Amino acid sequence: MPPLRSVFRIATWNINSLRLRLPLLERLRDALNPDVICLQETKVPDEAFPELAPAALGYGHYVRRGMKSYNGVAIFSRLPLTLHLDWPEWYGKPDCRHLAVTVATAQPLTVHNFYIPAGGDIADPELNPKFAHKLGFLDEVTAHFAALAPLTRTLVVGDLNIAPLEHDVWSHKALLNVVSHTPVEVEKHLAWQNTNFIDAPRALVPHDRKLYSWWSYRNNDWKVSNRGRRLDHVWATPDLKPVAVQTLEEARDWPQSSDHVPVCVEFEI
DNA sequence: ATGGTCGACAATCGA
Repeated sequence: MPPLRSVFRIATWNINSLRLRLPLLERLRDALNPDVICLQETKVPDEAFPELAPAALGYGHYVRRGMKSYNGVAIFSRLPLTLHLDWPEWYGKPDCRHLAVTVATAQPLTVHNFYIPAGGDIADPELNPKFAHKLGFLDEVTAHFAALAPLTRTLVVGDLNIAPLEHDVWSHKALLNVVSHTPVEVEKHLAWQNTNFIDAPRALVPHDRKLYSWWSYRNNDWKVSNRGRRLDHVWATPDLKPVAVQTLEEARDWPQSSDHVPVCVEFEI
């Protein structure tokens, strides 16, 4: 008898205001049919969270962690979730940038949903405290994951705000000193990834093919200029096999779209 | 080289 395999689909999306874009989650569900949806930049404090929305979409289980105006993460799931309470406040800030859960698949999975600090405009931690925050956050997370390595049956997803590979940006040369693609960020990003994770979309899409998940609002026509970056990621430990990836580019043209589009990966677990 | 547009929330701040 071959081993029993089941399929699990996970989507990550920086929704840039959950309350404003709640109707778009229905489109996401219909287009991608994920078992779990990880959201970033929900921008809703917990006391104002739309508590009925996840079940109305078909996701009977959820966790959320939000604050006023900024940041905020949430996980919607068709399967029961157990929230992990043993993770620190990264960089000493109660910033609502991380949730970790166990998903009650036949063999349980761990899912981490991260919203990494964007890092401001100046790629110098001495001059720019936001960049120092980003680098420090990455160092702390990496040390934590390294201490637990090698993890198994674990996914790390979210808006990591770094485009690590040459073809994760529209111009490697033009963006070398632009926050999100600088060598120091890429090095830290890969050091974290190398604590035992596979970059799942890139396991399925050749490295010389452009792959983006974000297009700035500041371009007249995102599709024509196509100055994208791959900031949104799905990592998996090697015991979870990615079999399909979908970047929902059409979502960038949805009414009142986010500047990020959903990324969905199907795994054999 | 610069400025361009969003969202939250009520003047800017963060992206």
